[in-house]
This record gives sequence, structure tokens and C-alpha cells, in this order.
Amino acid sequence: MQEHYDPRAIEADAQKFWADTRAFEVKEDPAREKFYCLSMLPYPSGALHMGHVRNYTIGDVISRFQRMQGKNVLQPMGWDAFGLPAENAAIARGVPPAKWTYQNIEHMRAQLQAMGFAIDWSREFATCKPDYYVHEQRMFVRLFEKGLVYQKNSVVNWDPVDQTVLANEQVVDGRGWRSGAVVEKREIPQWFLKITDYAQELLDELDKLPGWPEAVKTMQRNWIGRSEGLEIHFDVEGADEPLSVFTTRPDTLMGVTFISIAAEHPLAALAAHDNPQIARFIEACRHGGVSEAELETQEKRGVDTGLKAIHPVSGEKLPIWIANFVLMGYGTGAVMAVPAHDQRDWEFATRYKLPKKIVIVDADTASALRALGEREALAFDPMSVALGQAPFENLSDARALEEKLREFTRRIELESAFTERGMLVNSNDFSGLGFDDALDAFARRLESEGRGKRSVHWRLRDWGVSRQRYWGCPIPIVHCAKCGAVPVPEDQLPVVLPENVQFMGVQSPIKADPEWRKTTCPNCHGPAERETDTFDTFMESSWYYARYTSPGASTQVDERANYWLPVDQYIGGIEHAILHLLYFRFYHKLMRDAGLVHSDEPATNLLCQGMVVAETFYRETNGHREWINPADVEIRRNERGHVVGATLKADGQPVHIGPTEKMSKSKNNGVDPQTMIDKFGADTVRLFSMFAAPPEQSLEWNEAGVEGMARFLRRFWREVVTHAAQPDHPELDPAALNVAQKTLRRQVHETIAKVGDDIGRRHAFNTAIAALMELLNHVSKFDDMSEQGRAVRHEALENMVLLLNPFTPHASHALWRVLGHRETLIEDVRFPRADPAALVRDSVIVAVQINGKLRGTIELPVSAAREEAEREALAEPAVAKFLAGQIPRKVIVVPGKIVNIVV
RNA sequence: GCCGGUGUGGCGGAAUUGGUAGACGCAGCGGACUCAAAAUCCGCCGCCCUUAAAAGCGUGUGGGUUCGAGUCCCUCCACCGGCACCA
Repeated sequence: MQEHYDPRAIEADAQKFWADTRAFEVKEDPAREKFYCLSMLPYPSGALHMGHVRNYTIGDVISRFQRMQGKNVLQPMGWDAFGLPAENAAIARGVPPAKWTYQNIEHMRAQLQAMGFAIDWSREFATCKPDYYVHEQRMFVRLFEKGLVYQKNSVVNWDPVDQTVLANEQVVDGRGWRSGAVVEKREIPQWFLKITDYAQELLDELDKLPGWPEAVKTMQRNWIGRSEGLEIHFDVEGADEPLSVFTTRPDTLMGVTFISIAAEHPLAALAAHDNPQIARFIEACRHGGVSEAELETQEKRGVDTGLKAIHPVSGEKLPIWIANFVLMGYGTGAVMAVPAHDQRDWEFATRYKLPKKIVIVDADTASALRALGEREALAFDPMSVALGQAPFENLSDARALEEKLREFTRRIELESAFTERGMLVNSNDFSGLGFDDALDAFARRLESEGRGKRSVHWRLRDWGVSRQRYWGCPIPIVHCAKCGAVPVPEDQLPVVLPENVQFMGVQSPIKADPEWRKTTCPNCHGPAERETDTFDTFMESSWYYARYTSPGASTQVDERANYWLPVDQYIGGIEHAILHLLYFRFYHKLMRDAGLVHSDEPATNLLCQGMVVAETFYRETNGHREWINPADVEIRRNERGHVVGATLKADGQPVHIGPTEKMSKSKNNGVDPQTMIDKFGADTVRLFSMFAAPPEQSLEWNEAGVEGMARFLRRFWREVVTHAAQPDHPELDPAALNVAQKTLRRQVHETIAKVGDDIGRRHAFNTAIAALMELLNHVSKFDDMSEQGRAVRHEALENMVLLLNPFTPHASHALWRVLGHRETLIEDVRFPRADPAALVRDSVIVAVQINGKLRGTIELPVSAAREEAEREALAEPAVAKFLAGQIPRKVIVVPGKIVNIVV
């Protein structure tokens, strides 16, 4: 065996062995416990980036660890192959998207294999192949028949120069990224999946996912956004139809001073009819992007329509305004405005000098009002309060209350809305009620008069799956002049996307080609046209996990799915916390309801890993920043190790140090994993990416740190090889060990316990590796060459090889043989278990504090009683000095940890 | 704007249930080995004052709870992720 650690040779050897023995191909085995470990599938963008390396290393560590627990572990891999970047490459370089995609897959597969991931490659697929997406089209047709699919108009970003729909990503500062033209909103018919039919279940079942991070579940709950409230109908002067609004704050109904409607609302069009100023405002609202972030941060503006709504309780006439922050897609496209109790309405009302009417007071004020016991007090308009003249018996109480109300109204008038729940005032016979009673009372009143009803609203909107792009799965619909939209019959599926195409400009080749869409109607057999939109790529990534379980199945999945599902551990980026992970859960329920799978949820445990970041460097000329790759920069430090500057290696001239940011092309701070693998080997890269940060935090790539990992592996290699060259030793006899031998053995078993817990339960891979480094430090210092000394060392090294195997499988594969083992497939050796007898300690160090400050430590037998601990603590010289004769008031003893003396 | 997260030495991070803050690694400093360099090995390494010892300070800010707070509560600040057509 090699004396020096040579990653290139040992990694090639181990990978060849795994490939030759098909070590990671698995099949269903009901007799064994299964473990399905899934990492989010990559988009084949061209080359592996560090985010992939991190994601798949985490998955691989968990997979190999679970396999060492004796489980039947499935770890598959595939390609999320449809998407926008392939079209961009096609437009820029003239390569067809399919060809570009397949080339990328070839390259990236080889890179994944060079990382030594324990993947069952026999199950691999790319989502852009017809034998994958045919099942998606069939499911869509069935959902269409079930009534879970519908078509409606929806707003998109429209580039008026390129004459194309833009993705939100392609809109930069409200302009098209290629043309620079100001984008417009345009409504076009699009297909939707009724995810809202599953809103309640998607919400409720979050409670049945203890293995998902709280942050993700909270984000999903907020995204689904169930809210209970009232739908209220306001009559509109001169209109036949009432105007409906939904509110979660019906208690503020008597504080409504105007109504805001979206620019796309039918009443807005009505008002614009004979008013060019309103028409201009609506036109202005058509510019800018459609993303929520953009709409919510734009300056709040509006225009009075001149129309009046009638308050359903007071009969008051309320102005109707068009406001740019009201979204037609949310709720009813109209909101009742209560400026005194809603911050957004407050800002709008302040800007346009609309009245604010206070109808809620805080608990404090409420109890003061109640204490006065004057029913009439509740009816006062706090805005024009004059309690001094009110018929109160106790004048000083009245004055104090008046002062309180003045301050309250001043704050609402000048500073901000009062948005908390409280007690109703100034609200006719509803005054004096709290939130819940007010909701009941208003609901009863409005329902009896047919002016409203209780209702539940969801923030969640139906899933729009239409994309006006070429490189996606064709939507299996035929448009017929006579029969309308008709789904393609199942026996005519798949509708195949042509792969050998040429891009002329930016338009989708299947939209540009007048022939492709020509077909006959499946219904009437007359001439008809195919849908030329394709599916959102989230469609493919919503069910790929199920397809891995059933390679080659003629249906979407077969019975094998119910052996493997649900996924036991899912791993991917936190950026997918909402959209992908919600569609993924939704699609699983669709498959369940189609009888394809038996479980309710697709994955029981979820780990969201943080991103990979790196330092940035740049030079600035005339305000233009030229970003320099970290690999080309040398850091300068002072004698204390503080960074004092950086220079370009090529010319020695200084460069600026920028912030540490997510690796990206634009900041040129990406580090190529391939370069790292070539230089250090896959095991070192794997080890560093697991050591540098806990998995859910961001990871800062640092080449000096990678060298540290290489150093550790070299030391470990040398330790094992040196030990293996020693003469054979007798069997380890725990009873015959001296103190130093016993100590090392205890450290070995403590490390076994810690590493197993850190990987299996905590997913704290970084501290697992730190514990192994610490143990290597202990082993290196242990220079006992006696027979039992060698036996203890052997036990230590053998266990370390196994504990490291999930992280550094190639090195462990080789070192297992160095230690004389004949069985070659290390994955079939079980993960070590700590020997409880080896963990026993005789004494323990206890900290002694005075008033919570550390003043000394004492060593006590493990079995020491409280009294003994207290006595020893007070006798400790450093402690006695601090006490200086003071009498302890109280002594707190936490056995084995701390003694705190309070004086 | 809304929702979620993070903040600890020069740097990445550790402290798992409220109990010795800084494990482990990097960088730095000193030394050994060497003709020399690399590699390797040994030691030091939060800040401040100091010859040293000792004390004091210290987990983004300000406050609170507790015998005891990086950890719990409130406030503010900064940064990161998502916001429905990037994947």
C-alpha cells in the first residue's frame, strides 16, 4: 500500500470498484428497512457549482451513514432539464436547447461520479424526454377531466419591442433585459391547476411534518394564508352590481372612509369611460413589472373615480378611489379603506387628505371609558372629543381620559394607524364590543340583510402553469373553433416537443412555426390548433422523486413507489422553501387521489442547506467595477494576522476587497469544484464542504481551509500506515489498561458516540469532523508502543476509518484494506457503536462561581455528594480569597457541572 | 412593502436541556529539523492594563427575567433568502 496519501490513485480505484460491483444499485426488499435519501435534482446549466457539491455531499453522507445502519438505501439522481437558460444559450450561440442540455448532462454526470457519490445511476432520467413528460401530460388530461384544471386570463410582463412575454427575472428596473424597453402588463389566457382546492389540507398537514424545519412550515402557512373574515357588499350609486370587499377586520367597518379598487377592476374602466385623467392613471398603472415585491414597494398613488359606494350599515356615501397597490388577483380586487386602523390606508389617506375615523381604542383607554360607566361615552367621536362638557360625574377622571384620548387621536392623525385589536367606539350600537363579538354582530346584521357573509379567504392563488416558451413540456390541449379547448386523448400522447430547432430571434420555435400547431380536433375532427404554450418547469420537478422509484414503468409510477415512498430525507436549498416544496406536496396529493401512491405527504424529513459564498475583489475605473476572481488575488496581512489589503497576483497592484457574497458570475467570485477536485481530491473537497459550516448556514469557501482538510487526511493516512507496519498485537484487554490507555480508549468511544449522534440525529457534520480531528490529535500524542498500547491504537484507528467513511469514502475504502480487512465493500460494515464500559469516568472538573462569576475549578469524584461539592468549593484557595470572610447567603450546586456561591 | 432567517476572536465556526464563552480548523507569532526552502513537528494566540501575576471588559444595540443569559422576553440596527414566469 502507498506510504503517502495519493487521492488521485485511491479515488480512481474506489470509484472503479463501486462501478464494477454496481455497489449502489438497489431493489425493493420488504425484509429490510428502506431509506430513501433524495437531493433536489440539478438544472444542467453546464458544470457543477459549489452549491451542487454541498447539496449532494450532505445527501451522500446521510446515505452512506444510513447504509452503515444496515438499511436499504436509495439515492437517485436526474436532471431538471427544461428551462430558460437553454433558450438563452440557443439565442446567444445558435445551439438547439436540446443539444446544449444533453451536452451539459454528460459533463455534469462525469463530475458527480468523480465526487464518489453513492448514486444508483440505473434510475437516472432527464425530464425533457418524452418518456418522462408523457406521464405529466396524461396527469394533466385527467385533472382536466376531474375539473381541477381551468383557463383564465392572467397578467404577464410584455416587452413591446421584442414582442414577447418576459419572466420576472428578465425584467430589470421595469425594463426588458434585452430590449431595454419599459415593460407593460398584458392579460392573456393561461392554464391553472386548482391548488386552492387543497389549501386546507396543505395547511393542516404541515402539523404532521415534525421532520420539516419550523421556518419552512411557517413560511408555507403564511403563503397559504388562511384568513377568516367577512365579505361585504357595498352598493354603488348608479351601478347594478354591488361592490364586494373582503376584510379580516370587520370590527373596523364603521371606520371606513373610502373604498380602494384595482386599476383592472371593472368599475375603474367604467369611471375611465368619460374621464381622460382616470384613463391616463389606469394606463400609467400598466407599466412596470408584475412581481409582488415591485407592486408593494412602488409609491402609493391613486385617483378618485367620482363614484360613490353606500356604507351598508350607516348608509353614508363613500368615495371610490383607484389605487395602484390594490391587486386584481387578490381577493375581490377592492378593499374597504380604514385609514385610522390600517397602515397602508393611513398612508394613502394622508397623501390624498382623506378623512380618518377612529373606531377602535386600546385596552387601557377602553377600561377608562368603561370605568366612567357612561354608555354614551362610547359613541363619542374621539376626533372631536370634548369630554369636559360631557355629563360625567367625576370631573378629574374625565379630564384624565380626555387627555388620553387627545394623545391617542393626535398619534393617529400625525404618526401612524392604530392597527391592534381593541374595543369598538363611535360605531352606533356596535360600540363597546371587542373583536370577536363585533365580528359576530356585523356578520349577523349583514347576513340578515343580504349585504355580506362570513367567509374564509386564502392568500394562496391557483397555480398558473402556462409559459410562453419553447423549451418545456407541451401543454396537451387542442383549440378548436367549434369545440373550444379540448384535451389531447390519452392514446395520442405524448405531444412531442421537436428538439431539432433553430431560434430566429427570441420567439419560441413552435410558436414561430405555422405548421407545428396544425392538427385536427379530437372531438369533431375538424381543423384545429395545438396549444403552443408549455408547462412551468415546476411541473416536472413536482413528481420526479416518485419516478425514481419506478424506472421503466408504463404508468407514471407503479407499486414499487409504495415501497420507497415517502422520501425519508429530502435535501435542498432554502430558496425552495415555498414554491417548489408546496407544488411538490400538492402533486403528491394529486397522485394519491389518482390512486398512484398511498401516502399523504411526499417527504418526512427536510434539510435546507445554506448557500455557498466567497469573498469578492474588484478594481474601479471611472466608477466601473471590474470583478476579480479570488483565485487571482493575494491577501496581505499584518503581524497579527489581520487583513490589511489584497493585490492581484499577476501584477502585484492593489485591489479592493468587496463583501462576501453568494458565488455568482456577476461578481466573478465562483470557485470551480473541478479545479478543487483536481488539486486536492474529492475526499478533501467533501470534507471541507461539510466542515466549514453547519449545513443550514451559508458556507464560506476558503482555499486555505481546504488545505487544512488535506493536511488532516495526510496525517491520518500516515498514522494508519505507520501503525499497520507495526508487529501484530494481542487482543485488547480492557481490564489490563493503564490510565493513559484507558483515557485514549474513553476518548475513542466518546467520539464514536458523538459522531453517530452528530450525523444521525443532529445533522451537525461540522462538529462530527471536529471531534474526529480532536481524536487524531490525541492518537498522535499517544506514543505507547507496548502490546496493549498498540491494541488500543488499533481500535482507535479502525473506528476512525469507519466514522470517516460517510465523509471520505475513498480514503476509508483504501485504509480499511491497509488495516488488514479482507472484505472490500466497506458499506457493508456497520457503523461503530460506543462501548458504555469504556465511557465511564472516575472524576469530573466542576466550575466554582461567586455571584455567577467563575473564580476557580475543583476536581471531584463523579459520585460526590452536594455537601462534599460545597465544602470543596469553599475550601478552594482562589474562592476563599474572593470570599474574604463573607458569609455565603446561598450555594447552588449543579452536580458534575457547577457550584455557584451567592454572597 | 410583506413573510422567514442570521449576527460570537483577525477569519470560518463550537458551546446539544439556562450552568467554565471561544472546541476544531484557517491566518498570525515564536521555536525545532534543514546548507536553504518546502513539507513536517512543538509551543503561543479574545480585548485592555501589565515585566509578570492579578483584576477589569467581552457573544450586533439598548433594556428585562434569573443565583447564573451567546442561549429566554421586549426594543432597535445591520445583513441574507423568498415574494407566484430564474431554478
